[in-house]
Amino acid sequence: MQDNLQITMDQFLPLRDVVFNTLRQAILTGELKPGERLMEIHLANRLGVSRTPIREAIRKLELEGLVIMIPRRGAEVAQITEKSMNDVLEVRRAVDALCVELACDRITEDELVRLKEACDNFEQVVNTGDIKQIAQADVALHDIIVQATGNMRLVQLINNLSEQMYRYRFEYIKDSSQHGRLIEEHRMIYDSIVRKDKDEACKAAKIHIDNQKQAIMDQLRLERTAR
Amino acid sequence: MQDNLQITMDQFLPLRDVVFNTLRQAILTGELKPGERLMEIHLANRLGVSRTPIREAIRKLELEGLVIMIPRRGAEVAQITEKSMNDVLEVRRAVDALCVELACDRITEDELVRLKEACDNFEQVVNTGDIKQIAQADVALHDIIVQATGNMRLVQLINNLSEQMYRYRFEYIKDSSQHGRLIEEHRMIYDSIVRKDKDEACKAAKIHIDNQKQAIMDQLRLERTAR
DNA sequence: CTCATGTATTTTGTATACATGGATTGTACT
DNA sequence: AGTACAATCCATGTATACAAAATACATGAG
Repeated sequence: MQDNLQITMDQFLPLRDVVFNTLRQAILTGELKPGERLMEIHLANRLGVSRTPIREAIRKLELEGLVIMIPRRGAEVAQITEKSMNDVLEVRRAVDALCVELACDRITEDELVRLKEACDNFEQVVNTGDIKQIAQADVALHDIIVQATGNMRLVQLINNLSEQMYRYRFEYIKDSSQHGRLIEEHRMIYDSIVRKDKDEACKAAKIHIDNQKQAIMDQLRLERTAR
Repeated sequence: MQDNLQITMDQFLPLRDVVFNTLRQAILTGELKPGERLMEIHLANRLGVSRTPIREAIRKLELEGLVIMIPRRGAEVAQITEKSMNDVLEVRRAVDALCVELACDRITEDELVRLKEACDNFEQVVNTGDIKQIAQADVALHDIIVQATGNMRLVQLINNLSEQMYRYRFEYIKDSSQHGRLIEEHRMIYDSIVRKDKDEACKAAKIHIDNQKQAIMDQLRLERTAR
C-alpha cells in the first residue's frame, strides 16, 4: 500500500468523519486489502491527524463490519469470504424485493420520470463502454428506487449491504457480455414499477440479484484459484 | 435520570465495549430517554472512566442509530417517531419472513427439538404471568430460528432491528389478552417450519410482525396523547 | 541446532491537557 | 421593559502523554 491515502478537507465535517469516509473508501476500493492491519499511529501520520479521530473512525468501521477488532492487537480489514458474501446477498435479495414492492406503492410521478431517465441514461452510457460511468449510472438508477420507498432505514440498510459488493462491481460491469442482460433487467424492473405490478417487480429484482450473485461468486472463485 | 447507570466489570472487554453495552442497555430500557443529552464528562464521571471510552462507545451508538450527533453540541438519544418505527417494522417484516424461509431449509433436527422446547416453554411461562420471563422466553424462541438460518449477517441485522422495539416489548407482553394469540402464532410458525412449508411460515411470520406493529403503534399513540 | 526465557520495542488502551465554538448570562442602552 | 452586545463558561474536538499488553528478537541453556 502506498500513499494514495489522502484526506480531502472538502467539508466542515469533524475529522473523525473525514477519516471514516477516507478509510471506508480505501477499504471498498481495495486500496486497503483484507487482512491488512490498521495501525493507528501509521494512519495518524499518514493522514496528518492524531490518533483520536482515527480510533473513532475505526469504531464505526467496526460496527459496519468493514474491519474486525482483535483484542489488544487492533483492527484489520475484514476478510471477504464466500460465506460472508453469500450471507449478504441472501439478505439483499429479500431487501431489494421489499424495495421495489414499496416503490410500486409509493413512487411519485416525478420519481417515475427520473427513473425512466436513469434507465435510458444507463443504456446510453453502456454504449460508451466507460466502466466508471456505467457503474455510476447503475448506482443512480437503484438509488432512485430505494429513495422512492421513503423508508430511511431501508436506504441505510441497502447502502450498508451494497458496500460489501462494491469492489466486485467493477469486475461485473467490465464483462460486456452482461450488458445486454443488465439493460433488460433494469427495463423489466422499471416496467413492473410503472404497472405497479409488485409480483413482477419482486421477481425482476430477485433475478437481478441472482445474476449479480453468480458473477460475484465466479469472481471470488477466480481470485481463490489465482492465489 | 438517577444513578442506576452502573458499570459491570464482568469481562475482560475493553472499557469502550463495556461502556457501549451499558449505554445501549440504558437507552433500550428507557433509562436514558429520547432527547436526553449524552454529555461525555458527566458519563465519564458517572461510570468512573475517562472521556475516551465514552466517545468511542458513542461513535458506535451513532452508527447503530440509537443516538444522533449534533455538531459541536454532542450526542443525544434518538427520538422514536412513529415514522421511524414504521420504517423498522417494514424492514423487519421482510427480514423475518426471509428468516423462517431459510430456517425451513436449514434447520437441524437438534434445533427443531430445541425450537419445540422453546415453544412449550413459552406456553408454560405465559401461564406463570411473569412478564420478564415471558419476554425472555420469547427472545429465546426467536433466537433459535434466527440462528438456524446460519446467516450471521441476518442474525446481526435482526438484532439491530429488534433493539428499536425493545422498550415496547414489555408493554406488548403485559397485555395478557394477547397471550393466547402469541402462543397460537408461535405454534403456527413452528408447525410450518416442521413441515418445511415456506409459504405458510412466511405468512405466519408476517402476521406475527403485523400484530406486534399494531400493538406498538397503539402504544406510541397512547404515549403521544398522554403528553 | 533447537527451544525457552528474558528483554526491548511496538502498539493498543486509557487518561488528560489544550483549543475552539456555541450557549448562556449579565449589563448597558434604547 | 426589552433588545443587543459582550464576557464568561462549558462542552466538544483534537492532540498528547502514560500504562499495560503483546510481539519480536536475542541470548543462553539443553
